[in-house]
Amino acid sequence: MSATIKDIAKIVGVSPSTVSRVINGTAPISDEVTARIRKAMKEMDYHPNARARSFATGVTNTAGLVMNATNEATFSNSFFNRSVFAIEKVLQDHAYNLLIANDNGQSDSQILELVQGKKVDGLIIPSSSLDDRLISFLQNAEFPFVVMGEPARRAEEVPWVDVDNEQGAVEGTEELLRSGYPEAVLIADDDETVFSRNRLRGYREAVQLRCREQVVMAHHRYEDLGKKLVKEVGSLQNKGFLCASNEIAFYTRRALKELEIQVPEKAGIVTFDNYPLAEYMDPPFTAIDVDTYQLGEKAAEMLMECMHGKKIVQHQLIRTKLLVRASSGRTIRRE
Amino acid sequence: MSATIKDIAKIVGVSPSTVSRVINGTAPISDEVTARIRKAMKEMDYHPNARARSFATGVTNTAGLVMNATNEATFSNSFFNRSVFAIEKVLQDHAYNLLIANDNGQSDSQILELVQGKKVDGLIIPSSSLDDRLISFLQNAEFPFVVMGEPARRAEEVPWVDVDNEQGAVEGTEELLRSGYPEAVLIADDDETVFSRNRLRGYREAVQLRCREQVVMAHHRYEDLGKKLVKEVGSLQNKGFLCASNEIAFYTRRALKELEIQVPEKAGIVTFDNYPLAEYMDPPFTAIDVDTYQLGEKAAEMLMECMHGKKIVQHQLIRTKLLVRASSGRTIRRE
DNA sequence: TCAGTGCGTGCAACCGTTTGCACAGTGTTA
DNA sequence: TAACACTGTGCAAACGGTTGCACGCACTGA
Repeated sequence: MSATIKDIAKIVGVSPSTVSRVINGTAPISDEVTARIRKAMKEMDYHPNARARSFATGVTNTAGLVMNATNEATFSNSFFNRSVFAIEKVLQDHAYNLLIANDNGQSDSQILELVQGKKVDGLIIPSSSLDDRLISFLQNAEFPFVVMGEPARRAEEVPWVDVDNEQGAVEGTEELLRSGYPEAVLIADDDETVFSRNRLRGYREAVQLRCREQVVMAHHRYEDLGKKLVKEVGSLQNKGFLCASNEIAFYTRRALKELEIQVPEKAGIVTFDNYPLAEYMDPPFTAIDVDTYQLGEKAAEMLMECMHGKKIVQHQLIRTKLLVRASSGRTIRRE
Repeated sequence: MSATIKDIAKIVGVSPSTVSRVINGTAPISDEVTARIRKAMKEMDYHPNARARSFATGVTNTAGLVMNATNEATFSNSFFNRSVFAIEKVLQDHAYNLLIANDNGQSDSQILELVQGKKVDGLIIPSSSLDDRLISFLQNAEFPFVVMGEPARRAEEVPWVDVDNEQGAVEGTEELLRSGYPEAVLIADDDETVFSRNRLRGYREAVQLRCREQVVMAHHRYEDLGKKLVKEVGSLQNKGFLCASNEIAFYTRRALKELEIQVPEKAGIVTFDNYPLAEYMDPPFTAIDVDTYQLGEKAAEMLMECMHGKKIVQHQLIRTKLLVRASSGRTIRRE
């Protein structure tokens, strides 16, 4: 068995409470006693028992991150990766641990269990795992939580961080227009999500008055995207394509190749997200990159505030960053 | 305050221990009493307090996964992603939670703290975070742990799971030779890791007697990889290149393009790992894919066994899967 | 009929730490 | 010099479960 606070107390000849106070600095203890306790702790290789401590204090110093298993995208892109890393970092800086929970889609049983069982002090929840019931439950329990991604409903009521998809779309579109393509076309999957809506909004905003608005919905069916494009927008020449995903960008690029329309000379491509190999495509894709590290960081920082009693419901947008590569033409024309 | 076991006991008119036994099924309780307790629990919205429980039982029902922050590769590829998902799934099936710890490189302080503070009952550790001190510590404390990736040292002593890099290299090389390229060349970063060594071994094994052995070390400097290749292997025509990473594969492909050597007609490429866009390269890369889901799954299952007292030190290799695409030629020549 | 066995339940200790309250001693201030 | 504040420490309760032991009762087999 490992040493307990009582063992230390006995050795040093003080009461357990004194040892506790030395450990936590919760009361002034004479230097002499402090030193003796410290020494004994070292000698006996004492380490506070986190289990007992959370039991006594009523907090676990652990925050939960729910990940959305059903959402395959969570894994395929690096979103989760770097966010997790950032969250862990922030929590660690505050002496908190990170617990991963899974929203299995069935019900929020695991999430609820964590909260009700008091295994975590706070929660970071992807907006896709959020429903009215969960919001109500958490609000009712006054349980600290932060949402990643702008929620579809009741967004004003809850704290969240999200990528500034609107700004990203604006910048992407402007990059295309600025590069000299007379028209910009948005190609997206019509999945009713808030971020899709925001991207659409950004595109519209940027395109306003400068060229007509053309939106093609891919509906996750990419194989015949080329045909669909031709059918809906006519000639693909002299168009700039704002693609909602790397995959869409790739299929768009392939369609252009088949039509022998050169990129970036005759058509441009800007894509959302920046997969590892996006810069190695031919030509390399100009990408609207999301700093997922920052996203996680902000979420965690916000949660820390919530857990420390601040009640302000705030919202934060992370700016995207346009990585200009060859596919949008500007770098070429510059020469 | 939420209801406690004592509240339930009082309401029903039994002792707290009876309630506890109903919850845990640790002793036979009459159907009638059980029913009344169940009802009361429901009515009072009782949920066992995990903090109190772990304090009493001495276990947390939580396992830790240490991630290696310093290792950027952990994030760029999907390794971490799917593994985490799998681990969480297995743990959840056993009513365990997953806690993420970070090996910040400085010292294993956080890891040690988790173990010494008894915040977790077991640990999954990437081999890159493993050193002799940590092994000794864990073994000494008889603390359950499983290593992800074959450890560089003392591999026989500890339980681990790893990708069968050797088998992957064999299959990749054979694919190239079978496809008709007279010679297979391995291009790798010389980073002294176990997995590099295993890949090299696999390559050698496959090449044996069939063609001469040619290994080019890129040393993480890819820009002049083309020149280096020409210098070290001479003509790049009629060669099959086994690339240790997607990035190497990309630069190899570029070098071939500049030399106007057609892929797959005049040279072939097989790459380790399968980044999201690997299949969209031109031509699509034949890849040695790793089932990281399975990797995590096995690790978690192994850990569960360890935590349940089994002491067998075992090692498991996950088979890689060759995804044949155009870059290795076979699909082309088939027509 | 009696010892033995199993079922159903309660008692009370225990897990390791924190913390409100009390109190003695030592300054400090008016 | 009395009243007060502050420092340094101990006592004991509390946090919410779990569990070994004991016990009463009903049944079984000899």
